[in-house]
Amino acid sequence: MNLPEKYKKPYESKDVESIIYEKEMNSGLFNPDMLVQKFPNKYAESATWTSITPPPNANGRLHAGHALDVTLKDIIGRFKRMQGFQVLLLPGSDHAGFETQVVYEKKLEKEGRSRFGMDREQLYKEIYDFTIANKDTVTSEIKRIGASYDWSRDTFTLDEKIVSGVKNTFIKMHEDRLIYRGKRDCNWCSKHQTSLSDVETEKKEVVTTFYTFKLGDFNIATSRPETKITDKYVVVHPTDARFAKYNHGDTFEAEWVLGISTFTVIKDDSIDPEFGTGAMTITPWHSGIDFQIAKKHGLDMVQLIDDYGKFTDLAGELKGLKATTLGREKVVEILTEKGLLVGKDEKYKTIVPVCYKCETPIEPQLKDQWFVKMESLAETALQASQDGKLNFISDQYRKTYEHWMKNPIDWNISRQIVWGIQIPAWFKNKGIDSEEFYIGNAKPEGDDWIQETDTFDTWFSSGQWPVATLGFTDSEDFKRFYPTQLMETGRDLIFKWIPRMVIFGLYLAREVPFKDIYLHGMVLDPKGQKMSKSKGNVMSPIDLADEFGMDALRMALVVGSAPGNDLSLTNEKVRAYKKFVNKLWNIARFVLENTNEEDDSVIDFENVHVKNFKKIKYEITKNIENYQLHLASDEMYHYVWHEFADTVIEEFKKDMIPENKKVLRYLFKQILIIAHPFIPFVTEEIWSDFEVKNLLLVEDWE
RNA sequence: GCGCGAUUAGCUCAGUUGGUAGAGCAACUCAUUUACACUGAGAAGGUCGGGGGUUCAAGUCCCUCAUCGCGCACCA
Repeated sequence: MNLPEKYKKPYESKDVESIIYEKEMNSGLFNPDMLVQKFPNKYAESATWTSITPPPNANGRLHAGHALDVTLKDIIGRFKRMQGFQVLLLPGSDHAGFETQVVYEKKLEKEGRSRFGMDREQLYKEIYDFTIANKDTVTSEIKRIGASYDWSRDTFTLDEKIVSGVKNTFIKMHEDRLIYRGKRDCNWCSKHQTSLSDVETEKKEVVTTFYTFKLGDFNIATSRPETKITDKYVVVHPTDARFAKYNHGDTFEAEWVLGISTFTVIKDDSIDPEFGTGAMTITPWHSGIDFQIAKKHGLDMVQLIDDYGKFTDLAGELKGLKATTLGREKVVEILTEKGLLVGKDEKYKTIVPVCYKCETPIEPQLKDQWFVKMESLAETALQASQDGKLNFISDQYRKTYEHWMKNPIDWNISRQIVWGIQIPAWFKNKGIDSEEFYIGNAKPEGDDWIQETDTFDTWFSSGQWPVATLGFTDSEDFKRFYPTQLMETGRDLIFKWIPRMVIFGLYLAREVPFKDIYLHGMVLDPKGQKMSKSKGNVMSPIDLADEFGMDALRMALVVGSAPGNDLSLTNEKVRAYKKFVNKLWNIARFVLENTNEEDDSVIDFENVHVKNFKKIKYEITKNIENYQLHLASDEMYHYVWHEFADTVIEEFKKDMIPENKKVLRYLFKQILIIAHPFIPFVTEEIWSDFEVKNLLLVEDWE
């Protein structure tokens, strides 16, 4: 028995992990082409099995959620590869437009600089260098988790071919009349100076004062007095008897913020007579619903609040005041002095949309922006779900998905930031406010065209990810790997990402981009709270792996966490699986000490322990195939520890006859196989002491 | 306001077509150098949030209530 020296002490993950990963990666077998080339018997005729990995933002370090994400995908990928599929786990990174720019702006702020006033090219270059540097960090951290990704196909959203493909999609959509440019209300963040899509805003409950002011014969209730300065329409419900003396279009004069103004009465059934006073004035430029009413009746719209949240010239002497703070106070003061304040409720609860990054309240603004018409696209995406083409691993998310598809809101895809893919549009003469534009990759003939400065919403490019990373619809990879099998990502992306990918997949390739959708929960801290830098409760997967080993962390993330449910991560849990990994190590020592290669011969498959194992293996196989990894990992754990170690070994120990040695060796090698997807490092390391021919990575999972 | 999820052992959570409750951690007793103390053996711990219903049988299906969490929603 030449027991290798390393087994004389407990398992040391840090001595092993990077070496094993290098060994596996350098084998080339993460690449499905190499699987076919090196093991034609096993792979040449087999089906492909593909999962596109979510592009982690190339703007920071990995967090525990990423570790879960990578672990789940890698477990299934390794399992499928062992089973004999041509597995492609396709990595990529996202430039994460707005996200990254926000991070970079914070960095600039710390350095006492600002993006505003910076040269466009200079800013872009700085963020580019910053992102590339971070991308390398992120990639190396993903590798530490053990991700068996095909790095030869690694893709970045700003790679030349992705950029041109994304632009072509936009051009094609424009030709198909799915793109329009228009002055429409949009979500404006006055801090970041850009518009945002609906999914980039969050709702926040605030307690504020709800004022009622007298306006002529009407009482007007509002929580935003500052927007009322330039209002000149009073809207009531057509059948509201209280206002019967006024007809639609009647005018009257009344004292208001800036003196006596003329008001017009508008009757519209979108008004709820029960709410407030049943009458309201509208501010079309700064409110979505008011905009709809104004548009419907062809009313005037004016900009009272500028892009920085301050009053424009229209506010007269109040010009330049911050609207939501000093401006509001001033307006209330003026109306109160005039005796027009008739009531106020200081405990009024309301929901305001805020920027999801900085929590600055969104100030709706009318802006010329690029929009995608969502109705027909959403309809096909809804149909796909209803036809059962999408398999949500936890079905609760199907409802959410379908709800979103049933209520599509046109998608604002233009961002006023430099970090991203510049929209391929050109304006004539007057600059970017020009009505006349051309869409195409090249500048049109003539000198007087200037290019649009806005960039695409980052989800416009990452939404095309399954198609784009495979090289778009004409490429060989696309034909070979599309549609993919599994989309596994965080449940928080059910709106931002999943629907876009389905829509683009159907639009560009006429087929859903993936069949199974596995949405994992969020990784929470030991108290069950969301991890965040500001709370200081972030648990780094790398730090945890340094302390307990990556195999232990992988187990801790998987065991007992059902698909779609959040899990809270504790050091104790990771430590428990470190013990498990070490247990396996000790079992290996025992097997190596008591058996040798000569025992690798035919065994009696009627042996009670072998039959029992078959049963367990069948269960584990079934559970992985159904994405029930939390069950499969638990079964594996219990088999190894409480069946194999506690029962089989204890029994054989008493009577180490040749037949038992054979069974022992056989079962242990089988254990390495079933454990490998979950704990690849330690199993691969032990495997090399049993079987030097091939990596465990491609061993048969029968 | 609408929707979704959760409520199971002290803590964190499993429990996939309904069939007499499971794991890890913690705590308790014993074993004292065993392949492994990063160990082994054993015991303890739950009226599965409350109430009602369907069923031979309910943690599991239905109704209802409560508490917590999350998402969606342009009520001025």
